[in-house]
Amino acid sequence: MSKINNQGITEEQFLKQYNADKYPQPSVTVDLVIFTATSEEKINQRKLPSKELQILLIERGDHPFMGSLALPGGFVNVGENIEAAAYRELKEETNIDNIYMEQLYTWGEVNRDPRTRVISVSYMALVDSSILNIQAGDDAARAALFSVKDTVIKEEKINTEEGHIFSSWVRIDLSNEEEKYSAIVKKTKTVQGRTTRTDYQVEESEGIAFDHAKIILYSLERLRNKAEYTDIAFSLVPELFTLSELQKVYEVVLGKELLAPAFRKKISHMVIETNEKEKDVPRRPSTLYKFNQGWTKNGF
Amino acid sequence: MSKINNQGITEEQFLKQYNADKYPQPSVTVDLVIFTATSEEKINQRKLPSKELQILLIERGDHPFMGSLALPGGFVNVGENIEAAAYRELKEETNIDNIYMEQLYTWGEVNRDPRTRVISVSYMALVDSSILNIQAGDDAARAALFSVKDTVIKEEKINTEEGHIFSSWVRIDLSNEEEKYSAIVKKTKTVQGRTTRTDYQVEESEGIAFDHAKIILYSLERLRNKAEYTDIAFSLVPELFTLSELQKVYEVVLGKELLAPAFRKKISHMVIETNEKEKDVPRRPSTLYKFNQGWTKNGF
DNA sequence: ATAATAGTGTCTTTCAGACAGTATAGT
DNA sequence: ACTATACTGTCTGAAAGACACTATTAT
Repeated sequence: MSKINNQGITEEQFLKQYNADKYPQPSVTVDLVIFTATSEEKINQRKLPSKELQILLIERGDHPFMGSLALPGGFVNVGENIEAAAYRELKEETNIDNIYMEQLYTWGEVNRDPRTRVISVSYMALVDSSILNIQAGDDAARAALFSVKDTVIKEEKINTEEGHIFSSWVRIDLSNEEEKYSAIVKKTKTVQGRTTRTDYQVEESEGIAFDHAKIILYSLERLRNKAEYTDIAFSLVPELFTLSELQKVYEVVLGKELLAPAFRKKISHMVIETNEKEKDVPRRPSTLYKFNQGWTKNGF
Repeated sequence: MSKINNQGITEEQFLKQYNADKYPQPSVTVDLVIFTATSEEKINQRKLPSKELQILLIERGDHPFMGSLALPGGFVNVGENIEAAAYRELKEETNIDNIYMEQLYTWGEVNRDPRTRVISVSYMALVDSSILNIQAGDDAARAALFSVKDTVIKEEKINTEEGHIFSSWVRIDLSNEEEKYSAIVKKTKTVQGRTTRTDYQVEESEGIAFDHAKIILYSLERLRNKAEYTDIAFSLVPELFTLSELQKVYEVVLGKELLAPAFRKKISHMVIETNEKEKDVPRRPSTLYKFNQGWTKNGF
């Protein structure tokens, strides 16, 4: 290409004289929401343990938000692909490589970080609890799993001339054997004509750093949504699993109870029966299944 | 907060001494995929015109990719929210404020821009063609609508030990009365165990700048997907519309023909009949409908 | 009358939801 | 035998797809 622009400069010359530092640039980070589903303690030997949804959080050892919980993450290097940065952080925190991860959303409000202008690209990762092995972080940070729960505590609808504004306040609870934190996120859905806009705002936060409470809420919604129409929930279960176990995972993700026959019919295309069975259980042992990679209709 | 970190510094002191310029930072841009559905020329007076899906593109007036087509967009200022930057660009290009827009994906490969490290946050906007009014850009850029078509030209499946790799090559065609451009994007879906990863790669590009061909493909897939289970397609139609018109929009978005009775049943909850009818048409005039804002089940 | 689309009624098939009932392990 | 879960069969009702049929306008 030897085209010349209206200043009489060729492409090579243009690129040579280009100066990226003309303007100040925002910093870019990745933040990871790493989900697992673990079994609760068996209270009754006979009863099947139910599942809990948990996420990996880090107790911050430095300013800002020192002592608060934050999502694992860090700055993206100038010479590093964003996705590579996300995988790097995942590896650092959990020592896992090859798990389900998807980009969620990019948070770009000007004042989300008190240090400087920081844009955060968030990712959601799903790990089966048998693999998860939290790394002992450096002394500045302690990582731990926390159970997540989201509860709608208030809803409000205001009718406007051309539509309405629907607000709901969601409390995010993060708890451990030792600790308990929570935040309230206001979610506003503005319908005006045919346009809908959704906005998340952290209203109160006890011990949850930055705007991470809203990132957690967003990821919960995405996980729930995708669990309805994709095979995403299989990533939360070990390689061999029973259908009851899978059902319990679906129940905790979707936040509702399911009927076994309907559930079995629905997922029957996505699983393959193995010859193995559960062992040493005080009841009829259930068959172990594995994921059927080829279940999808598209892709011959 | 008067906590002191392990260097004996309080939060105020920490923030005061924080230097964001320690490391070089990437530049951040927003790129917009602005869709419209327009009627094709009426060849036959009697026949109903079919719809075409179009996107707004800019012919670049400067290096790099001078003369190529690019998505409208620009750099995000350090003091500007990302979303605000997207709305600003939309306004500059189309003079429209209040339309449907959603964040799509953030593209973070290191070498996507020859100038410097540029991370692009892409947005999808939907405009009804009766409103769209392209602004005369500055002399460095010409904006115009181009019809989009995506065609799968080749598919391939390779079985691996723990799964398979499914690749498809998609040709993106952008055309106008005057011009015609195209690119080939390779889409790779890697299934390994329970993990699926999808990757997009521009293989050939005739006159489409940067990696914008893959952003366009990604947005087409998202639009199609969302049209199936949301009311997103209503944004491509004027405030008052006939059901046939709406159906034609769905057909062009989904890329397949629909049966009228099934279609009417499906969208009946989302529309409200008005008293008005089409005028001056050489056939039975159809009733005009408007969008029913309150159709959604959630939100009381 | 004719061309062309607007719009309705109804049949079939598919699938989710509900529930009753049978099977099988350990204790 | 009993308990708790594993697993299956079948009914019902809602929704999607297919098709035939009627309605209404300008020319």
